[in-house]
Amino acid sequence: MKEGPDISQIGALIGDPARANMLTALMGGQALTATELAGAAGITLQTASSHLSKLEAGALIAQRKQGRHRYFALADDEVGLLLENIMGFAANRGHLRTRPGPKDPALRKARVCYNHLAGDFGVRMLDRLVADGDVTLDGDDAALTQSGEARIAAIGIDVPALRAQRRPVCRTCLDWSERRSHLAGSLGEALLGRFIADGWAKREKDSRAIRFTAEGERRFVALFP
Amino acid sequence: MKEGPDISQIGALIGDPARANMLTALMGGQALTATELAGAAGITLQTASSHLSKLEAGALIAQRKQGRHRYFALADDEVGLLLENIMGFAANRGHLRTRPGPKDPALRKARVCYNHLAGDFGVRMLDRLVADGDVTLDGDDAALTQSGEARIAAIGIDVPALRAQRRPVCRTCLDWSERRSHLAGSLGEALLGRFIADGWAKREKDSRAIRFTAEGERRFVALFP
DNA sequence: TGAATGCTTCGGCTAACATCGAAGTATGAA
DNA sequence: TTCATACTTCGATGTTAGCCGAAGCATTCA
Repeated sequence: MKEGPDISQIGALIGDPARANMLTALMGGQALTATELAGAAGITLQTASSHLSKLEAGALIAQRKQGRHRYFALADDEVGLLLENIMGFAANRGHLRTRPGPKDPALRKARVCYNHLAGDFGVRMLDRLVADGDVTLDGDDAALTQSGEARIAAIGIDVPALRAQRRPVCRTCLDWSERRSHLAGSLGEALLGRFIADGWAKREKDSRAIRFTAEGERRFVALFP
Repeated sequence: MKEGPDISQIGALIGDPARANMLTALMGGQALTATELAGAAGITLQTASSHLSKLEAGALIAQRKQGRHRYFALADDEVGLLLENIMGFAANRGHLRTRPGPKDPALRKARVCYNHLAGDFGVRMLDRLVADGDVTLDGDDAALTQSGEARIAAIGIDVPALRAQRRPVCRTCLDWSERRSHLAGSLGEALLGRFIADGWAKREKDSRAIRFTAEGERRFVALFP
């Protein structure tokens, strides 16, 4: 027995409620301070500090010192994908939180998934790109076609610059609310950044929800009908 | 905060080493008895019984009574996909077991992933099917084309019977050793069953490894060059 | 019916760990 | 320099939960 990689370490890291809450908070994509994360998890600063060092030792999160603050964020895209995946599984099993809360519909419509767009809007965007032959899928990998590159460039995104990064440009990420894939990778991040920079959408405070303005939603739907 | 599904319960279930070992053993796809699982995890029967009831309460496994035995198996395909996914993540992070063990190369070449073929052989099979236009990918879903249906039928698999089941016929599953997708779903299960039934390959005892006979490997490569 | 096998339940022990108060370190501001 | 803020480390506490021995069911076989 004892074959393959050891999953129990990762399970144990995610298995503590306080740590799970911190990770969920970090799925918002913003780097947060230890104090903020302690608040999110409902624990004191000392306890949070202990948890954070464990998560860091497990390479699930990374910290960046900046002045007297220390900002914590998910270590990389892979962690976000994994967490979204587990959330999808948990949602199917009915392992939902006791009360769905009023924000739930908004989360299902559009939310940030670590650094890219998820929810109904995210899924529909990828569907449209694939249907139009702008993105091709290959398992969990994805690729931008020539026509796709033109389309993305027209939105105002510097595709060559994305390609120059070491990260994959396109990836798929399983959406827990839609149970279908949406677009991740540096392109997914760039697109969400564009929508927000252009004022089409705004992030809700203390939430993963993304609220599109009426005008922004109109434009988004025009782009990805 | 406290948004979305609760991942900590699932993390906690997987987070205990004894339970993780049992789940890994069940990834072999065979239903095992409590005694066998206790052996796999290196614990006594009583302790195993306690763990098993927790896993069952969490809907990760299901049991089937048969005479005086109780057979435990993963609850469904979804669980297998999730575990393989976490294994892939763990492998990337270097959360490997202390010693890779001698079986590791065999596992990377061909192994059973709950009920379908994984490893180099599994990945190459799906690659070939996609390249030939027999399977189309759409995120984590996949579909068999007309030409694909003919090809599969020629191998001796009753595709309409697969379609009649409620389960998805094609799914992709992320391979932890190859970091690419292989074919899951009822078709993936049927294909592996065919290979074994035709004597092309045999399951190794007490392992997830699959050993192809020389003749079987020749035929497999001829089918999926 | 009695014996054997397979598994669960109970009870108590132990180790691990999450938690927080208090003290310590580091950075920045006054 | 002094104070304040941000965070970590230490120490003590309490709860949890894994673990196993022993006893209790349930099923099968003789």
